[in-house]
Amino acid sequence: MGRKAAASQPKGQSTSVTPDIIKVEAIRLFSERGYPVIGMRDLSEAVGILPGSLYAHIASKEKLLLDIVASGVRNFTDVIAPIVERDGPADERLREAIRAHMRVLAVTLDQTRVTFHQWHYLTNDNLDQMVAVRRDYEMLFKRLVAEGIEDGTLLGTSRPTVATLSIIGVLGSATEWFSPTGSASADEIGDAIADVLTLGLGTR
Amino acid sequence: MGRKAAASQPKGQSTSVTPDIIKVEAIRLFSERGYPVIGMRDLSEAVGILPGSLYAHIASKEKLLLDIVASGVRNFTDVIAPIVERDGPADERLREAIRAHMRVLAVTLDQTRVTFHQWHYLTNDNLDQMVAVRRDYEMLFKRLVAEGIEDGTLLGTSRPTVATLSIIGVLGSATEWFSPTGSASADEIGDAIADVLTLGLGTR
DNA sequence: CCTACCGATCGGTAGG
DNA sequence: CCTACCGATCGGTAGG
Repeated sequence: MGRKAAASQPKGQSTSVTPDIIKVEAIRLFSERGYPVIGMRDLSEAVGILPGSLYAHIASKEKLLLDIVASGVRNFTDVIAPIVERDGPADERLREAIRAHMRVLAVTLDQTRVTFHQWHYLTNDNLDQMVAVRRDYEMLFKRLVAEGIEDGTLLGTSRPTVATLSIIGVLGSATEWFSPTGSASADEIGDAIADVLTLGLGTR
Repeated sequence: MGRKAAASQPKGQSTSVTPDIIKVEAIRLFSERGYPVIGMRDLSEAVGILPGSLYAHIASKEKLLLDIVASGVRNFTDVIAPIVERDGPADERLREAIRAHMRVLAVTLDQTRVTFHQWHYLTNDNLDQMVAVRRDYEMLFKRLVAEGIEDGTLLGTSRPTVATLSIIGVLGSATEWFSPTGSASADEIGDAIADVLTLGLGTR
C-alpha cells in the first residue's frame, strides 16, 4: 500500500501532504533507484502534488537527503549507545549491540540503505554534519572492541582497527542482503553474525 | 599525475586519446563523485577533447560503466578462482583467497569502488550481465565455505549463508577503508581479516 | 498547494 | 576528433 495510493488519489483533501509523507516516499525512491537519479518530479508524482509545490514543505532536495540520512544513523545510535554504556563483559555487550543493530535494520531497511549508500552525495555543511554522526556510530563499536581487549573478553590478536572495521563492515553489508520477510529473524541473524565474529569460522 | 595533465595538454598529438585513457579517467571521476553525477562534459574535459568527440571512442555512458564494472569483477575472479579450485584444506584456501582479494584491491582501488558501489545504475541487458559476473564472484566464497564444512576445517555452527555473506561483506567494506599508502600491506590486512573470520574475536 | 516559468545542463548525433 | 546542435530534463522560484 502507499505505492500508487498517493499518486492515484485524485484531489480529495482526505490526507493532505506533510513533510513526513514526502520523507517516506523519498526514502522509497532514493532506496530503489538512487538519490541523483530521482528527480523532484518523480517525488512530486509519488506524493500526489505538482513539482513546485514540494518546496512548500521542504527546503531543498539535498536537505531532504540530509534529514533522511542523519535520522537514519540516529535510529542506530539511539538504541546501541545505551548497550555500549552499560556494565558487563564487552563480548556480551558486543553481541547485544549486533542484535540491536539487526533489529533496527529490520524495521528501517530502506532508510538504512539510503543512509549507508547515498550520504556521500551531500555537500559542504550537510556533508560535514553527516560525517560527524557517522563517526559517533563507528565510535560505539570502536569502544566495545577497546573495552573487550581491556576486560579480556575480546582478543587483541588481530589489529584492533581491522576488528572494528570488520564488525562495522559486516553490519553494513547486511543492509544489502537482509530480508525482513526471510525465515530468519533479525535476532537470529544477529546471533549468527556475532558467532562468526566472536567464535570464528575455524575449527581449532 | 594525470589529474590535470590531460586537461591542460594544449593540442599536441603527443598522446592521442584512446578508449583506455577514457576508461582510466572515468574510473577516477566515477569513483570520486559517482556515476550519475559525472557528465560526459566532465569526462571529456578530463581527457582533453570535446564532449561529442567521446563518442568516436565509446558507445555510450552506460556501456562505459559496464566495461568498468565487468572487468572490475573479473580482476578478482581471475585471481581467486585458481585458489578455490586447487587442493588443500578449505580454511587455508579461504585465507589465501582473502589475501589475494586484498592484493587485487590494493592495485585497483578506484575501479573496485565503482564496481562494488555503482553497478546498480546499469539497466536491462547491461544489468543482467553484471548480476551474472557478481554471482560468479560470490559463488567462489560460497564454495569455500561449503567445502570447509565438508572437510571439517570450517565450522557449520552458524548458518553457512551468513558466514559466506559475512566474508563477502567484510571484503566489500575494505573497499571503503583500505588505503594503499597506509602502514599495513595488503597481505597483512588480509591476514588480519582472515584471523577475525576464522579464529574469531572471542577469547574462549 | 497551483500556475507559469527560469536558466542550466543532460546524453547523444549529423556531417564532416 | 571538431562544429554545431537536438529535445529532454534538471532543481528551484515568483506570485498568488
